[in-house]
Amino acid sequence: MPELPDVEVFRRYMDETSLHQKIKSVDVLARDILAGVSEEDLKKGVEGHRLEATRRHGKYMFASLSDDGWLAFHFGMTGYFEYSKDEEEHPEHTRVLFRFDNGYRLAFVLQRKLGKITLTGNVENFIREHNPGKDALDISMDDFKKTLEGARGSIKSALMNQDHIAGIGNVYSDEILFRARLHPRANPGQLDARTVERLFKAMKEVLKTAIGSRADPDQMPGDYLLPQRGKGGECPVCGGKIRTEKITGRTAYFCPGCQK
DNA sequence: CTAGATGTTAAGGT
DNA sequence: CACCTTAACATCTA
Repeated sequence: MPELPDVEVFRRYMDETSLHQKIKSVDVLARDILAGVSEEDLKKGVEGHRLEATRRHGKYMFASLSDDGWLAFHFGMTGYFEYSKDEEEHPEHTRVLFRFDNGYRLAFVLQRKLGKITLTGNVENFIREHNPGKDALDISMDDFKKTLEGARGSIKSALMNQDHIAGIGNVYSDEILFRARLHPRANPGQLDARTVERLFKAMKEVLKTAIGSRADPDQMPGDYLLPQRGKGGECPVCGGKIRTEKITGRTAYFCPGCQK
């Protein structure tokens, strides 16, 4: 479920497994997930090089290549990495394989092909072009307040708008609003200062806690909403029934008793 | 068989 | 123009 916490976990996973080894070869199993780079240019830029360092901005992650350039990854709705011995069967829906010369390889897996791999020379430019909103873990209280003042739809859509705040998707917007005890349809422009502050703190706390739980719902605190998704679940705070509603085309989960 | 699912984006409305 | 919402994308599961 790649939102900011998931992507941060993937970034750390790459750090722990795949850095500083020579890339023997790249296998492109689905050419259509390459964005703005041909298979030939990807191979040319990557083969014989090493992954040196990683960065993340919102739901994008980047890996620098020895000598020059960066790989940019977007995980879509279903993406993840798997690192394992090269002779093992790679996961179903593997789209690109990076084979290292230590006998291991990193698989970039997407069930639905909504993710992307790109090559870019400059991460700052890439972010400016693709996702200029401030990362949700970096945004200041001032910028957060300004963003909400300028938004017109629901607070849930405002949190999910990647042009303003990068990294929050459907699942974590619900969790943030639950912890802030705010209704997903609340008007972002009409929140009083104290509510904006509560929401800001909930955003930072939820994202950090989720990363600490390795983005695994089973490891999250017992009073989190996320593990109750899709089970006809109950509110972990008041015991009421969790309601779902369509908000701007996405299913919002919330507790009508706790969130006003 | 149909609807819906964690995401982005182009196109269509205000 | 700035902003918002919808449909479409690809693939699998309930």
